[in-house]
Amino acid sequence: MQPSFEQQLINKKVKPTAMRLLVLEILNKELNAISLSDLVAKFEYAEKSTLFRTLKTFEEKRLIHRIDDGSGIVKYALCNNECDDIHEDEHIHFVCTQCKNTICLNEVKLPTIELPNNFTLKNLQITAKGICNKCNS
Amino acid sequence: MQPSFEQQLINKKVKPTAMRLLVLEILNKELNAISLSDLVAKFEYAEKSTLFRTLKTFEEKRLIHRIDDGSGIVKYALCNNECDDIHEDEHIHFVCTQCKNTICLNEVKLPTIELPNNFTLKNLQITAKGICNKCNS
DNA sequence: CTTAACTTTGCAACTTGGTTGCACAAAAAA
DNA sequence: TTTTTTGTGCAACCAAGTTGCAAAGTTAAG
Ligand SMILES: [Mn+2]
Ligand SMILES: [Mn+2]
Ligand SMILES: [Zn+2]
Ligand SMILES: [Zn+2]
Repeated sequence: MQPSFEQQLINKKVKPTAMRLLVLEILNKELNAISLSDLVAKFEYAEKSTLFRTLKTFEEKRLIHRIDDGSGIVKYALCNNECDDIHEDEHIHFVCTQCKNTICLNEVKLPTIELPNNFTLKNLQITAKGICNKCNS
Repeated sequence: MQPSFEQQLINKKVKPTAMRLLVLEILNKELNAISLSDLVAKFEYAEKSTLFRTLKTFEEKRLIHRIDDGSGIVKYALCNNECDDIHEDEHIHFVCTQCKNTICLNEVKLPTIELPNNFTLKNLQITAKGICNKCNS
């Protein structure tokens, strides 16, 4: 059984305010990665800056991770639970060119890349573009 | 022997104006990918919008390719010549976390990625972060 | 050569995403 | 309760990217 939203926040040492609970609820419902503006749009009346800071806090406290899918707009998605220690977000993101959704592909293994001499790799950021499973069916 | 800048433009069906020649010259000198603001900074007195449109034209006419290296700022680099037909920019980009340069790694092979069922891949965008050869030596 | 048509440039203005300062409200600590 | 810390609302700001429009420059037609 899933911990309550409140418990999720407390676990990550984030004070569970009303605002934060609402945002966490949205992020839990959401299948795809969402941007700040996406988030703002989900409220009838919302303060962009408050939501911005909420996302920032969530990221710092490792509830969510930040995704740059090449669209120029940063998106966020819930971390999978293993994220506690590493918080590396070592997985591929898929951008559907049709429905425009950005999806975390947690299952797909990251490839190994051979860099030229004297280049040291810290991390890989991979975005796959194409048609998603929903649009394909 | 390299074709002149003027010839490079004519080959790609771009009218060789003074402005465009200057920009192409800069891009040819430049080893790393540069942003619009980088480009603006290379002129003592320059119109952002003109340079913007120059880059746009160059991209459309396939003299340069656009790079999203995850910094949130789009950068541009000369296409290698094979680009004529495909213009896919199928290579990895490397971002040095120290000198902040973005480098096209034309040599490195793109890996093959296995996507989940019903996902169709159109293209992969890979950014490797770490320390570049210069900073490492 | 002269005029008309089209292209490029300069300049100002605007949009959007992201970010900050500040004052007030709310909560926690003393 | 008073003090201190934390969160929120609001306005303002910044940078990147983009556009409308008119002037300047080029090319094509008469
Ligand atoms: Mn992800
Ligand atoms: Mn490149
Ligand atoms: Zn889709
Ligand atoms: Zn470097």
